[in-house]
Amino acid sequence: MDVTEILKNLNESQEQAVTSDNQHLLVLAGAGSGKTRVLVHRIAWKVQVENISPFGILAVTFTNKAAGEMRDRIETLLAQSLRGMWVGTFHGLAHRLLKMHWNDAKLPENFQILDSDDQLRLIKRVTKSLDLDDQKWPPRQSQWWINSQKDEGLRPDNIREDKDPYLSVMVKIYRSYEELCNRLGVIDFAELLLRALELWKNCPSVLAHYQNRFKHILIDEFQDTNSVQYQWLKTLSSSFSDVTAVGDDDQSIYGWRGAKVENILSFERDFKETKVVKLEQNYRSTSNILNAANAVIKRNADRLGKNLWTDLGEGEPIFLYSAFNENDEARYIVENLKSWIDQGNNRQDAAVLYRSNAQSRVIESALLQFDIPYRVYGGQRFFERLEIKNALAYMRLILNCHDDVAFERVVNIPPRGIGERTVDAVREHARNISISMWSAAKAMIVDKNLNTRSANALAAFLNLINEMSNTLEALPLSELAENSIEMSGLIEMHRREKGERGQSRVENLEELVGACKNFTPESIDTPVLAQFLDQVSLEAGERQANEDQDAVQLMTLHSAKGLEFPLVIMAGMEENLFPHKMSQNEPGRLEEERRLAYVGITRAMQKLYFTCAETRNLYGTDHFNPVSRFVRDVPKEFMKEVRLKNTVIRPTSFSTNSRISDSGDLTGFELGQRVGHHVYGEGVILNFEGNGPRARVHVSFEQVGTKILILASANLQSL
DNA sequence: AAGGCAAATGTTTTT
DNA sequence: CATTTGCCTT
Repeated sequence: MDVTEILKNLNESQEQAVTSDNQHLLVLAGAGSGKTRVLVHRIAWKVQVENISPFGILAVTFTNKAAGEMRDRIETLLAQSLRGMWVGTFHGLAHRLLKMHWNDAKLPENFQILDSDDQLRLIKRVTKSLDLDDQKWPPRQSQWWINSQKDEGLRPDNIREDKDPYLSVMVKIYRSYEELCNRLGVIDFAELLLRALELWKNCPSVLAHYQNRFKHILIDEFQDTNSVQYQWLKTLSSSFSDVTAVGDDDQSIYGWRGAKVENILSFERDFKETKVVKLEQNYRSTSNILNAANAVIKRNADRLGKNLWTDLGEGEPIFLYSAFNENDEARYIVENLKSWIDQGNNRQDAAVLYRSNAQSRVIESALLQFDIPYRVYGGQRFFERLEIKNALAYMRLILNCHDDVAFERVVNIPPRGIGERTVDAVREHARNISISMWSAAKAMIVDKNLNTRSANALAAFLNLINEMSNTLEALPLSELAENSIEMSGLIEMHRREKGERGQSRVENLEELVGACKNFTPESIDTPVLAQFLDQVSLEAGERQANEDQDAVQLMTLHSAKGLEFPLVIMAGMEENLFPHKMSQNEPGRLEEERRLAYVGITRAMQKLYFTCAETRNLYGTDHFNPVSRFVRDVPKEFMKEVRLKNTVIRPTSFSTNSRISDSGDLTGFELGQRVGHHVYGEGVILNFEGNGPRARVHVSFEQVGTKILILASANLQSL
């Protein structure tokens, strides 16, 4: 056997991890230390050197994308196909299990997956049916609470209400929601995991089968596992299986959604004979960037402790620009992106990272103005869009007209005269005699217990679905989709919608047809339509399809995890924004914000910018936030503060309807002029605002930064 | 039942 | 500021 290829270009600790023959292995991999590489090579090592069949290997990742990449990389390395090896996300694997053992899991054979949107819809209904005021019991909050319980593995019966009125209402909602899901034959994402765990706990024979099969288990991003996932792992692994867990406690940023960093600590305790390997050499960033990252993360108390180092050299300092407002910040960002591109670099090698999605808007308009192509990641995903979900609901009804969730969604879309009252009546009837809404509607029309208008409208809908089923079911997937959006009237509805919005919805529907064309079914014994709908609910898909165009990347710090870019700009480095003000009061959450900063900084390979705005208009009001503590934690020696040059007039806004007034003419001062102030010292005039006695002036002072002063009372001296 | 206007309401996100 | 929700009218 040829091991040289597998061990080539691995450093000492990487090689240790790849070849370790301890039963269990915990790899603590710092940012950019080659963690995926180790995982890929370890699997290759097991297959090629230890002669383990891919059939006995289970690899778990956090995103579908990561799963695909891992399989590709191993197959390339080994130059062989790995059919039989299970690679996927926890949710994907759980789904696969439940599909195979639906009967043991007490599920209907064709159970559907609810996305969080559908889930919220059902919880709203539950809240209403329990006669609870949805102002006092916001469905969003109930949804969050229920999911947290499920992430902890808790059913309503496991929760001790202890006369706590809040808890007892929550448990009541949880219980009714569970009943509703069971009745509809649907399960949400958290349920997927919990059911899969319970399947194993309740069916020893099923568990034994998988314990026997998967004797080699590997898990990526271990710091992001929640309680149920950890229990799942513990249940699956038996005394004769080996487990490899890879993670970085400093990059745990999903605590707010149930992830437990402590799982890393528990691992050594629960899995005996664990070898721990630390990967501390970083191959990604210059030492200035890495030192900055280390300085920031050092201030966290609960760390396993790692010391990342690099031999890539010092590189450039980190640039800090304190902008006057968010428009000036955007302008500075775009100028620097432009010069990066003008120097011959790829646009896609530059990324702008921010704490919250709302920040992208200003940066986007600046990029548009300067004609720089960009791509925004995150936000709403393709298969979660309203128009797409409607189209999918029609396709679901073609496959199975008893799908109540789909039925309710589109029964009156486009509007066809079936209002809330009619739907209520149908739902009530369906519930009373335990049949689907489809059957209930049919029965009610025949029995004539509806007014003529509603009955006719409802009959028209039933006929439409029948006709669609008859004419479309046998067609290839893409034609089925194309005809569905046509026959249902969805595309016509959006064509008539005025404005850009309608147009983009039409385009999205057309893109759905394209997505259907590209879909490759996995098995031959399930209908292609069913496979497509299942896949779509498990991976919502990317926002835009034009992946190939070279574009600057915009995303939140969260979605940047796992990625790297030669140039990174971290925007909005201000207190209250980052760390977010919601996290300021709890030490635990503040530590998570700090880890988020660490993740952001360690994305950068060569060049890193911090930008902040002294005035930020958010939701229509001005905020004056001090610079983020994470910036202040970086020692000055690694940073270079960019100051305004007094010879250059900085426009404070890039937009055409700029409010730079000409009041300067009347005041004896002009933009860019050097002035002196008795308290703040010397500075440069950036902008005038307003007229008359209320006229204000924005001055960037060398010592204290930008201040907004009332011109009449500031008593500025021209210099 | 549907469309229009005022009021409310804004972290992070994968599955 | 911008978008979504809810109430009100036709």
